[in-house]
Amino acid sequence: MDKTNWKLLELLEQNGRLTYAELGKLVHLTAPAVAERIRKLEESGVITGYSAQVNLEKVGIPITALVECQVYRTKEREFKTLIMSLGEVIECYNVTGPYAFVLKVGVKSMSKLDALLERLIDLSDTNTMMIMTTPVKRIMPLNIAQDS
Amino acid sequence: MDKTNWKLLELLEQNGRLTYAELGKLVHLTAPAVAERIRKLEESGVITGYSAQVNLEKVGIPITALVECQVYRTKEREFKTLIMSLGEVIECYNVTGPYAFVLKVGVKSMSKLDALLERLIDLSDTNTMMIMTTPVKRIMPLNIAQDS
DNA sequence: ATTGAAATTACCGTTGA
DNA sequence: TCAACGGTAATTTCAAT
Repeated sequence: MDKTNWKLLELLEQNGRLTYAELGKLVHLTAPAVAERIRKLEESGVITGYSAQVNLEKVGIPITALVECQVYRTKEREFKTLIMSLGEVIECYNVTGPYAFVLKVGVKSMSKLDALLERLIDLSDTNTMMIMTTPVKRIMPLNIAQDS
Repeated sequence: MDKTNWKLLELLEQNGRLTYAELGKLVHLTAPAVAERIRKLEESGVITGYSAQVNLEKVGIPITALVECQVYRTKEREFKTLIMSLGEVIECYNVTGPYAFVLKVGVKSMSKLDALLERLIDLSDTNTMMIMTTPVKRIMPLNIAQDS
């Protein structure tokens, strides 16, 4: 992980479809050299994939929320199975503290959110926070390289 | 947003570097036809960008946490400015409820997390949940198209 | 369909441990 | 000396018109 690789990661975070030639210009290498570095980053698991970023509002998902779930002791396995089967769940974090799980969900309407919470409430106590804005969204911290 | 566009979005969510030719085979269209559809999706703001996915552990960020911040009434603007300047903040959500902001942060060490919380505590009361696992991570809900 | 650009492969040279 | 890395060139595939 030299300075060039950090730069490549930053560039690919910002635009995952940059060509090797374009990346090469930005890091002062030729296209094959860049391709080889990226191949190694992928092979070693540093880069796990690439994905398009989608505006949820524009695909009919105007409502997103964070749902904290205090799962009943005996229902943990069942809960995990459930949330992995729910398409509305965009992200799920298993965390420390009384709320063992925090979900980020996306829905078409408040009634859909209600229906979703109804399904969760059999297995957990929930606390829902509606997301109003997302001032920051990155894929990794900034300034990792130089940060001691 | 016909069925083909949904399929394209799903495919690009899974692999944002698929070529138009490859996408074309998967949706039974020619490459130029796919290119035109994707150009429109980008132009209309449905697709907002592309990015690489990075394994944070492998780049020296073994610790991630969710931090709920109950920001002091008079410090909201200052708080927002601060979190947007902090590289450790990967995601920030402005939400309803007493905890006005929920952050996802990534750090190299517990002492770094401590230092980060020290900076936040001047402007807010915080509650920190360490992320242990991430059972689900997507960019949009599943089954949007057929979902009523 | 055609043209230019990009990806991919193979091969060679340089460097530094 | 040899292993790692980058450059060059040729071929194939892709993008764009």
